[in-house]
Amino acid sequence: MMELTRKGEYAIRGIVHLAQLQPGKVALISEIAEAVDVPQTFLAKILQSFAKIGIVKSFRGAGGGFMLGRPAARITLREVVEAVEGPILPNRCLLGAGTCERDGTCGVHPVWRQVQQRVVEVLDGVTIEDLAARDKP
Amino acid sequence: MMELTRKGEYAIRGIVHLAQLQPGKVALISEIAEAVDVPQTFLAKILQSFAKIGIVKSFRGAGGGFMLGRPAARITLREVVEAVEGPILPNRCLLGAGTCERDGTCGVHPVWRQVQQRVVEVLDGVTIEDLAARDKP
DNA sequence: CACCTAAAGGACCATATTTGTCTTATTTAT
DNA sequence: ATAAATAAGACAAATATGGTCCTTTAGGTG
Repeated sequence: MMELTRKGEYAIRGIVHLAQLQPGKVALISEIAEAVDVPQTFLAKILQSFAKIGIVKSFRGAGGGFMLGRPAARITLREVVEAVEGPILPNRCLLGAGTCERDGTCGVHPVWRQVQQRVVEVLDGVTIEDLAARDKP
Repeated sequence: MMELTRKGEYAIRGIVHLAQLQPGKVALISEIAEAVDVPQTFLAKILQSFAKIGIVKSFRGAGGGFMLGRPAARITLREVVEAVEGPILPNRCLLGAGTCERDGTCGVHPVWRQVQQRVVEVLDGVTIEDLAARDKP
């Protein structure tokens, strides 16, 4: 239960790799994909979605590629995970009221809310810089 | 991310319903399914899997049905969830060493381990009795 | 301008998982 | 015996996952 998908794994590998490059360096998707061992076109989609929310910057054309959108210390693991896997919601019921017909009477809701909080706490507490540092040789 | 499946939802609804019956009462799958609004054959599978691990007891033949396998206060939400959704493992890497080729060097592992611990803590702290009580009118 | 490079976007597809159903045993009470 | 139930297993539709491939757009360079 609660497994990260490949997409999530790939996303983390990719952005951590970016964080390990010299600051300001622009990396080709082909280089990144090879370095972190992820199918290139798939990783491209992931990084494109990162670009949309600003955690990476992308440059088209000759000399283009990807780099971090802000310092690795200010990108949390939570942002990365939620960007590709969607918000952390252990149960559909946590969505806006009314989604769950059994709302109000359902005693399980507070439990999922607590689970959500704990997970978010952990993931908010870890930055890509942390991970990049730990992963270094 | 980390959503419970229908199966998980159904499982909780079903066992909480059992916990709300008078102790010792044997309920038909048809009754339970209607009461908790779950497809009967699907719920049957779920309760059968519960019977295998002992958290419910089943009786075949005339006068048969289902009841809790032990007091609701001694069945945790974690047991129920893990029974249907599998163990709580946010990342495949938490499986036995060697599953992840990047083992040892991967700095993300400790994070997932922490997430796992937090979630398990919460789910271990809630019993079916708690839920049954909260759900009562 | 022409051309090359590289990301962006969209359509598509194979596989796996989820969410069931249906049929055929087995078991048990009467 | 027979009827009442669960158990077990095969099957199927719908959805999600994990990609591929092709075309478009943007940016450098001679």
